[in-house]
Amino acid sequence: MKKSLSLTEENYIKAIFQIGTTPESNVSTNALADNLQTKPATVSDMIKKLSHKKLIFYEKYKGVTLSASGSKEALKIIRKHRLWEVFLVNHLNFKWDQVHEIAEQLEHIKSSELVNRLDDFLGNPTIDPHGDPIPDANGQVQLGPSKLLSEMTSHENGIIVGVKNEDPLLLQHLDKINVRLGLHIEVTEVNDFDQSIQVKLADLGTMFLSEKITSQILIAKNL
Amino acid sequence: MKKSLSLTEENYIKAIFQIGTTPESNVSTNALADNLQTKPATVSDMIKKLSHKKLIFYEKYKGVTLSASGSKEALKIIRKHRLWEVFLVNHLNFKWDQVHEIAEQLEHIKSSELVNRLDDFLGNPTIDPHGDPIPDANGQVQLGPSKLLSEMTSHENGIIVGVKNEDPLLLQHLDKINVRLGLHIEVTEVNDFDQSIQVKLADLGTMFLSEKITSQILIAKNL
DNA sequence: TTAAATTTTTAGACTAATCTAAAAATTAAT
DNA sequence: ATTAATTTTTAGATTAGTCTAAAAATTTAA
Repeated sequence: MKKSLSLTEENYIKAIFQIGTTPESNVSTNALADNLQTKPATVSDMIKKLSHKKLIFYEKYKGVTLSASGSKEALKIIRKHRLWEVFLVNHLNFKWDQVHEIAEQLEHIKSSELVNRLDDFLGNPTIDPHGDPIPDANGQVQLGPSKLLSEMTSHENGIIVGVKNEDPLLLQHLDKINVRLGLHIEVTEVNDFDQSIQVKLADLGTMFLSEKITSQILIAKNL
Repeated sequence: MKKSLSLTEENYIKAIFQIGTTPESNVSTNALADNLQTKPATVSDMIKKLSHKKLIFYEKYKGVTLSASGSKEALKIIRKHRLWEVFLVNHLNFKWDQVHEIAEQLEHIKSSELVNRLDDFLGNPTIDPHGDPIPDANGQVQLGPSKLLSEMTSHENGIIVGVKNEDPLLLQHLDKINVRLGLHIEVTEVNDFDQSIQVKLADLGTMFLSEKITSQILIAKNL
């Protein structure tokens, strides 16, 4: 039986998964160091180790990509993270901006039995409190394509399905201006000068959103 | 702000707490090595470290005892362990014999907010699925009702919490045979003929106690 | 297309936690 | 009360993960 990953290894695998959006994209040593709040030299060492374990593909100076088994591990961790977030919000009454840090710990608990029972307990949710999809027990993700609000043009519309990152300050701001997941949104105007956007939201009427915000909001046609 | 304990440190503190029933009892290096599945040399080093951090009291060759802050930490960990066990059994339908290993991991999750919300979610239980008491947020333990040692049967165990009356002769006798409050006690055999009982006491090994004595000693469920 | 800037890797060192083997201290026994 | 057995500690090494400083490789730009 193959030994399970260390906490550190899991965090690297997860970071590689999250930085590399598509299967093709490479992830640089510096990007990883940045993401994991560590130093490039450290990352360089760990890359060798993970590569040796066949969890990632690696070419000197060329960056890394997850192997099949690496992706599988990443999806397991992400599944756990997002299921625990659902638990924290839906059952322990945490706010959506309070759960990320706790889930960062809970995602490392080892027990597939636990994860699957938790999944059932929660009613097999398909998205987490931030609108991100939850991989199923086989690592399969189901969700239609989404795009950034900042990429939309006038008169385009859709449903707010997620935020790109979980920065608590962003989440709190969205709360304050009543921007919520699931809301229908329509772009009424795009200002070329600063890329700010005017939108019409379900009941809330029109409002302006800066590029800093629109570049973090994910829109899809449906759930 | 004082840095939080490492996983290893937490496990040592917990083991010390669980081996040493009363504030008076010492815990030997070997006992700890045994309990933690490690080597005495390792324990010896860690004892120095924890002692330096004022979490335990330590005298060379004399064993260790938890300090006030050490006990506080231990109770926090035990509280988490037992609350998670309640969650696993009551809400995820685990059997009571399946939850210990998972709780061993969950007990190290750092977030008092999480623990307290979990406590509320579970309905502020006072005992875990194995009947062990759950310390409250202040580390206070609600000790279950005590019963007479003479009412116990084989393999039952608990802690000596009191004597029924204060007959000086009884107390002196108990002193002489080293039976003290706080000691962990386990019934190994009950003799139907005269109701005398054979018990195993924390460090003192086994001894026989007559009905005259057992009918005076109060036992409660252990910590 | 060389020089400059950047990225990545190597080299060497550090800390925490662990081990084995051996020495030292304590306790038990003859 | 010495000797024997046990317990505990020291000494020295090992592994995982990390760091800084410097070297090497690559990319960018003049």
